[in-house]
Amino acid sequence: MITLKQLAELSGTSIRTVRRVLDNYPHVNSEKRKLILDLAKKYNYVPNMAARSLRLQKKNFVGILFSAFDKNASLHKLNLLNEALINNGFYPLLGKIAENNQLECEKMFANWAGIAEFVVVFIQADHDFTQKEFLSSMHRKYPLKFIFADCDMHDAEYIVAVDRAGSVEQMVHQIAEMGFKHFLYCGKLPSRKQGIEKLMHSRLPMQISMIESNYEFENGELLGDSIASSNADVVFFDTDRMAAGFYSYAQKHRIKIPEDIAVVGLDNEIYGSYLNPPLSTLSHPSEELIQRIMDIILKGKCAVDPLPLKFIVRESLQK
Amino acid sequence: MITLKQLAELSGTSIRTVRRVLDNYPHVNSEKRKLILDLAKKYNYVPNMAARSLRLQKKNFVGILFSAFDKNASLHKLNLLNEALINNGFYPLLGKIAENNQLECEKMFANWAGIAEFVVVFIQADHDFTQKEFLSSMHRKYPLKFIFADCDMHDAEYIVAVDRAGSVEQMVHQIAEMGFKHFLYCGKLPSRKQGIEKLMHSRLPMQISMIESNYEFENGELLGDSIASSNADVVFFDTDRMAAGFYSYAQKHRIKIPEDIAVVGLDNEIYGSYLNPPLSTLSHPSEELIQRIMDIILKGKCAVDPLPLKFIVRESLQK
DNA sequence: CTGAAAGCGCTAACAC
DNA sequence: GTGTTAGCGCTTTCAG
Repeated sequence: MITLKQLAELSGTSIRTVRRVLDNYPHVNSEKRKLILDLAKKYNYVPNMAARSLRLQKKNFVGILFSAFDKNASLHKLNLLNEALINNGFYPLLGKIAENNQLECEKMFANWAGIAEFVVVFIQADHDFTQKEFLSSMHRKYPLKFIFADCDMHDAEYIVAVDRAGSVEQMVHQIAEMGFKHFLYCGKLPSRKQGIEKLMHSRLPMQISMIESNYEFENGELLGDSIASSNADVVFFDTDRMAAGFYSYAQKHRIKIPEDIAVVGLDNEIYGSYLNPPLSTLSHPSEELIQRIMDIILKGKCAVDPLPLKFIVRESLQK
Repeated sequence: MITLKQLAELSGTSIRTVRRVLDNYPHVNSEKRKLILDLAKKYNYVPNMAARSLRLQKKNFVGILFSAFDKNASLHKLNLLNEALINNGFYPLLGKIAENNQLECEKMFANWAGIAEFVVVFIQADHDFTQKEFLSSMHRKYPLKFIFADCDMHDAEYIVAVDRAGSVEQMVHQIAEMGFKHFLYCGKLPSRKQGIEKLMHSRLPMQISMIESNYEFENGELLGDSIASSNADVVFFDTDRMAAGFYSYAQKHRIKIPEDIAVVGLDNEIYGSYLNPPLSTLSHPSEELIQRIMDIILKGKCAVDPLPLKFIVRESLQK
């Protein structure tokens, strides 16, 4: 690690001159310029980030908090955000939310303060309410701007919302138009359920039923009998992995998808397209989400209308 | 953002005293102590990371480079590493490998130099040879220590190796012991292939065949006919997603797994356990890998023996 | 064209 | 017990 000062000494000039050269300013004796450039290259001068940000009072880092790292969609968002940040000269700093240790979190935020201005929070809607409140309070305590991405928050300054309920509602309309007669919803997540409930008493030319259930793989499998005996011709699950569970049941019990019953999931997990037939799903608007996050970070502006999910129709949904 | 100096002024003492209090040192007038603590709390003093690391010449950051972010296993490793780093007082800094832009990479490394000592590189074995060479050269150019995790590198200082070939060989032995008679390998990745090739001329009581192929989902599906007519009673694929492709073929053609043919994949992707029957697989030794990385970072020591994959036998592999 | 120097916020050695 | 100060490496202002 060579410093500017050393470079100045080696070249027999001063720091000021070295800087002019490295900054590609004009008005430098060309011999000195060459000498300095050679030396910089030889000793591979790299500016010290810590000193630079101290001097410039600049916050180049962006914190990233994830709670559910296990889903394909989370990974995709992380990838996109990472790339966008780096392309714009920021350094993505990964954090973690310590489940039962708020002190640890606070320590992390304390350390981030001073180098980061923004913290992007990806916490699944429907989960972690206490953590969201905690984070919300951190916003007041530390000089950090929290951007809540798809978190179902209402009282924070920077929010990028995703309208799951509205998108689910929209999807049901589309399915009704396709000619299905009996729509079954399996799950319990409010973000989905609310969309269905809005339709329960509408005069859609399609019957709507619900089965309350958890949303894991096993639940989709366990619910098989109930679904089969429901007479529904299309079933929608809270998650793709729950839908995958039903696929497993269907295969064992020789239920044909979509002939006997059409299936739709949510999350657009990679394996959905590996299933037979490929699973239809509601996909996260990851690109748009990241775009909005970057708008906040770069321009401080924040669109208010929530983003819709994208309805991806594959072979599992055909009439 | 309040500073130590301001805190000293506000409390009518000096920096030195403020520090003693904040560091919980004894020998401070208890009235002053209380006053300072109150002020620190009121103005929410947090030390400035940039200043601290400049002063201490300390490198708290650890860079992380991923090339294949799309796999479940990568995500798991990232999660584990992230947690381990944070628990040990480091800040995980995400980077990206710009495909065709080494200049961009260099800029990133230049910026990392000064705040990071280590860079953990997760690049899939069998891929990205040019990038690996490039990274290897970066090691000499920038004052960064690259830890190559599961990268099939040989000439770097810090390597955490995973022995795919040996693990595949071992697995074939186990399968032979289970009583299978004809083992078929589908794929082309050298890390797997080499393990099989070692066995081709051994006197295992099991026939071994190979079909050269790419390792994506589609390939597993397209290879269905060849596999079905091969008379093999067990088939091993380069990747789980390729195995999933064969599952899709098998379902369409009423081939029963494992009765007609047993199946094994590699990667332990989450959806493997969602398949029907659950897919047997060779799993990445993620925990051990991260453990070794942390050993290098914390103690500078690096175990030399490569880590084996873990053979996970599920219902897709039964005699 | 080029040098000297202030100061970002922190730590730690040194003084009293 | 407590105050003063040097200096980490950088950027930038001010003089010449």
